[in-house]
Amino acid sequence: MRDFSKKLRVLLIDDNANHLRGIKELITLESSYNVVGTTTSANIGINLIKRYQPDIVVMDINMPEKDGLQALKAIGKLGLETNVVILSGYDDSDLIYRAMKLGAKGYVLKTMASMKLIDAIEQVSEGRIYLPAVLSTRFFEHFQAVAQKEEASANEENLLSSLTMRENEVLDLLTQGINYKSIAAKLVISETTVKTHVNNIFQKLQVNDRTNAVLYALTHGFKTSASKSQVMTAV
Amino acid sequence: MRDFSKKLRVLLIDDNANHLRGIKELITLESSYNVVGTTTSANIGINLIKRYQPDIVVMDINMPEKDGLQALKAIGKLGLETNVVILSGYDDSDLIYRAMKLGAKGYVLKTMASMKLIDAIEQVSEGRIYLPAVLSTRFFEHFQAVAQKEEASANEENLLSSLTMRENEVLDLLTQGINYKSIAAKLVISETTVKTHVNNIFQKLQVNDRTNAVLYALTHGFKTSASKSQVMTAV
DNA sequence: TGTTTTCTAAATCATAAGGTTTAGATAAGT
DNA sequence: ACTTATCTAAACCTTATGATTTAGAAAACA
Repeated sequence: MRDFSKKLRVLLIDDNANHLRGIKELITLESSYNVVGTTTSANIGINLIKRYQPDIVVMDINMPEKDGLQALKAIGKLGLETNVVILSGYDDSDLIYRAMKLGAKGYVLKTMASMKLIDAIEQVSEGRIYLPAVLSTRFFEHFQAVAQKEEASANEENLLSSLTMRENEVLDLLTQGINYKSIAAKLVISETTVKTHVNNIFQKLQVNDRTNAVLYALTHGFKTSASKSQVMTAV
Repeated sequence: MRDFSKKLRVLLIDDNANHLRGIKELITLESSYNVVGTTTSANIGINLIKRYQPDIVVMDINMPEKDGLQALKAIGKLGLETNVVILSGYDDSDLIYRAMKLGAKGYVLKTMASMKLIDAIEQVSEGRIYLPAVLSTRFFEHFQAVAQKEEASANEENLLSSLTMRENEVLDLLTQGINYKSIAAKLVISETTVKTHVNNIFQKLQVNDRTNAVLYALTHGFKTSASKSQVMTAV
């Protein structure tokens, strides 16, 4: 939670020096904020973040030198508690999705009223997420589109369904990179039996070596015993 | 977009018959909705959806027979334009995340004012997403937590960084399940050279067969040439 | 009862894959 | 000039893997 007794330390990164000045003035008007630094360079910005460890970073996502997504990634790697509010001229759903995925806590369009930026900073500093309604709709559409693709490839008429229980167990072990001898030991059956199962698996999956069997399994939503039990406990 | 000249066809699924009656009355009060069916069984519900193809399904996510997530999945597989509004007593972030991932368009807590349900149906039927502010915050937290885990495992100090350019190319082909002979052909080098590279890869990745090399690559964020070019064009 | 499926297992064979060493040619860096 | 890294390649050997056939036992099914 935010400590209201202290001023929030804010760092600004925008390659456009004019915008930078404008934003700084806007934020400085609010007595509860303290702009600890401004820079037009993403790389310098990252160093400033390391040095000053601000509470909030307001950053343009569209910069030439290092794009905002890369900068976000770099900031994430610092492992600080700094929250980032993205400032952007774009409203592309993929960009929003990727920014949120990389840990951005707020997203403000440059076309929006400037007071909205203060709103966003306020929200984000209190640990909440700030996304204008338009953008959150876009975000969800994109999120669901991505999820749908994953589902589709997992549900695709797949050869995996033709495997027997035992073959599933064997394939599971194959996807862990285990060899015949160890599989036999784990399942307490002979090595030749394992070979028989594996060959049957190959035929059913229409491949002719382990690597391709494993690749098929992984790209067609094969549920390993580990992930199965995970689902069981989660539900 | 919604056609205002027609009544919206709504189907209700809730294992609690009392809730079901309550919701039906609430919705029927609105003259623009037409409740085409109600059922306490998820399985029957799915059949009703197939038969009546409603515009909106309002479904409880917490049902004994078939849980709401499974039902959502089944509805998704029907490939209809039906939009689902989830009704729930829970506010668990993982549940919201998974429901949204499976294509739910709205999420209403049972504790919320009943008029909110009408709001949600209205929003969703117009193609938007409905998530109360509390839940969208939870959703984003969960979303970012999941994304962070992915990032973490991809950024983990990994052995992949020690590979040379050529070794990367070879590993890329290995992850496509290609054998020595074909790799040699693709790279226009001899098979023995490929073997040399592969052996060097094994040592660097600390594995001793292709399957484990491929598994290591896939689970440690190895970028294939395909995904690399994708990133290039996307940025 | 007869049929099919699944799991088990062995035998045999061919070859792909893995391990190790040695070495020449370049290119890059000190 | 010297060293190091990288890419290339061959020879040699061992073993793991894959392909195919045959077959017994148990369970499921018609």
